[in-house]
Amino acid sequence: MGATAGGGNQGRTLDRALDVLECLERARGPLRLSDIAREADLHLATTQRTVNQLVRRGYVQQGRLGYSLGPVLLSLAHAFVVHDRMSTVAPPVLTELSATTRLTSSVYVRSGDERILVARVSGADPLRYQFPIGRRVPLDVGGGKVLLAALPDEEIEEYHRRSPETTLASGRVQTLEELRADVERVRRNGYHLAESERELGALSLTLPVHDADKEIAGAINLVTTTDVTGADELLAWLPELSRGAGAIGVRI
Amino acid sequence: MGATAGGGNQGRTLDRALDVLECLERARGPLRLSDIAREADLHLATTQRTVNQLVRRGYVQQGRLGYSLGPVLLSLAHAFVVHDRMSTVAPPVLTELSATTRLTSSVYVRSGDERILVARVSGADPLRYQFPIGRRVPLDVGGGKVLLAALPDEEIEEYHRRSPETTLASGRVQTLEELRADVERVRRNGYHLAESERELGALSLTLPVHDADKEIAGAINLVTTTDVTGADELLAWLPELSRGAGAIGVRI
DNA sequence: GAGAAACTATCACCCAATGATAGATGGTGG
DNA sequence: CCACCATCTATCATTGGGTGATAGTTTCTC
Repeated sequence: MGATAGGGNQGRTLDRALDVLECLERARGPLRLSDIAREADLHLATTQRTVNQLVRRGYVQQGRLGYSLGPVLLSLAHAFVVHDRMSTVAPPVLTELSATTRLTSSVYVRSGDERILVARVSGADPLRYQFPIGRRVPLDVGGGKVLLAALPDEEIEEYHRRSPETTLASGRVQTLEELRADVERVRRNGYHLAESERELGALSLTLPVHDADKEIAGAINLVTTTDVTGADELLAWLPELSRGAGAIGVRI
Repeated sequence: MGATAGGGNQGRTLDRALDVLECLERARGPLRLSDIAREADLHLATTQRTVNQLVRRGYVQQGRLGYSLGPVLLSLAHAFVVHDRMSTVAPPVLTELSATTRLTSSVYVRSGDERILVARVSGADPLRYQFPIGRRVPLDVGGGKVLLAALPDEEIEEYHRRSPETTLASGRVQTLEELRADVERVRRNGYHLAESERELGALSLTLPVHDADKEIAGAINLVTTTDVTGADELLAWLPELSRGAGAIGVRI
């Protein structure tokens, strides 16, 4: 399902290898060679060569029940976290933000048709067992709309054409009209207030983060639940959140 | 590489792409296209195609000053951490271990000629600013010798031939004889006590972690400093550490 | 111990990766 | 303001390596 689908096939080998990796990323557990071949739509022999090579390099590991991602990916992520501007700048800002608001604060960056959580500080309980950093989330639900709004209209339409069936937490499918309306609202107001979009009962306030050249670099948000905080109450934190976005922006 | 003799170069494309990634991993900052080409010993055109493809996929990102690793690697690492047995099993054990000993405890796994830190809980201050998970460390200094000791002698010699000039924290170069002696001691005692090997003034006690099939799966250790704890005092924690290794082993 | 599934190995074909070269872009300093 | 250098992009003929069909070997399952 990766980029290998189109007609202009260029860079097939690498694309296929990355498809294999991302297929293992999506998998809920270890995958057999044939599973990978089917899932990534590759010939078994090709899959074998690719997977073995990834195993040799530590990007994939082989266990009793099949193949899964390998520890080298931890090393690469470590290098990313240590050097990336956003990953180093955001945490202290979020720490302060969560201290004053007592809410969970996060920073996302866009990556293709998704956004990735690069920093988070939780409000109430300071430690979270399973750390969520690195999680992929859709662009067109919740705070992702802030990142979408920065794109030209035609790209948004293309995006919607690629994944038209995004269902909100309520179970309803979001129409293109609704998405367009939300995007317009974001562009007008400069923020997005989402209620039960990605998760039922979740309430989030999201702002874009702009770098020194006014280019969008990510999105920062506060999350809470409807039963604890009201929408107006969350909106009251808008100045604080805006200061946080600015603080990150200038340091990038 | 020794799989089929005579063929020599197999799977060139993917290997080169991974070389590019790991060259960016080692880099201290963003790299220019020509830097990558030189560093990875590739033709500029090849580098360009590869890097652009990695950028398209989010594995590499392009900034003002050059190329660096991309946020997709965070996602892959996230999937690894969530699913990998060692990564999920070790943390609670280390938490308990660090609570009773008041020392920093860690778990490493071998990956090629290095070991990778997959879990750590610090003793004194509960939160560490820059998280070290994913860090690559040599196999032949400190606790790495426990992982080396599990390899057949000939592989250890091969390893030493590949990287013969490992300098300890003291500044001295470790000879093959010293390494062999340490490995023998590990095999006899079942643990390794390292003083100022990787870092000056550091004192560490490391044990192997075996899975249900008695195969080595990693290494667990306690770290402290010579000015706070004596060697005998650290060795007193051997039973506790051994229980931790066992607890992890059975759950893998 | 029979059967199936998972993985490995082999090989001829031919397409896609390769690398030399030329062109576009942009930033810097005189 | 222009000349210069560096970075990145684009093009294209060549050929080497990736591809996929098939057969072989190992490992698990019943």
